[in-house]
Amino acid sequence: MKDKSNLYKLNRDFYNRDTLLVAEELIGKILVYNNNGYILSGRISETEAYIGAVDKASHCYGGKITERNKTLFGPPGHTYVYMIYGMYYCMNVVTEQEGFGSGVLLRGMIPLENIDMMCLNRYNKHLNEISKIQFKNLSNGPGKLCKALNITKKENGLDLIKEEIYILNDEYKNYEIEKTKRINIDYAEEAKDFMWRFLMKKRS
DNA sequence: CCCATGATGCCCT
DNA sequence: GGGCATCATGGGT
Repeated sequence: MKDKSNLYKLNRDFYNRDTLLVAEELIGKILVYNNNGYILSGRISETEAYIGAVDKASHCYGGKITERNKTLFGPPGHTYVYMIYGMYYCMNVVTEQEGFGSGVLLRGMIPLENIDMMCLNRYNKHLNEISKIQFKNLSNGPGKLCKALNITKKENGLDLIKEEIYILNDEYKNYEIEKTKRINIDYAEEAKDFMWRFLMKKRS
């Protein structure tokens, strides 16, 4: 099966690059959350890029640093977690050089390790107690992904080069990438048409 | 499959 | 005070 030598953590240089490139290349990588020794992980299947300088949908648009968005303006390779609609959390990875104000929203992952704990986080039920639909919906959305991993605002600003949360490249390549417009940003005028959403399509 | 709706609290894009 | 980088549910097609 898999050769462990082809498994390595993404480093700071990976994140310190063009946000669109990072968003595209995060597809197929493995997001790992080390929850007090319990490793929860999944393969990233959907991302969106947000670039404050040119993007009316970005929390950094306009360049003003606030209490909420300050980690997006910080150094690359950190998490940016925020609350949305009063009840869900979304997680980004911070990209490009410090002060730039950009990131990649993690919009979905395919569960890999410790799926039972993800089910408990999401539904308060074990894997063998949930329906097929619940299994399909375990982590296929930005809010669902955070709920499955139990990621909340306490995980905002964590360094992805450390051990609590990080992203692995296992050189998985059995997919193609689809690019589309981003969703649920109708207010963002011309930016709503940017093709900044990336989806993993499994190869047949 | 699609669409509409209510939930719910924080931030000011 | 307006609006939001969402989700679950329930209806119709």
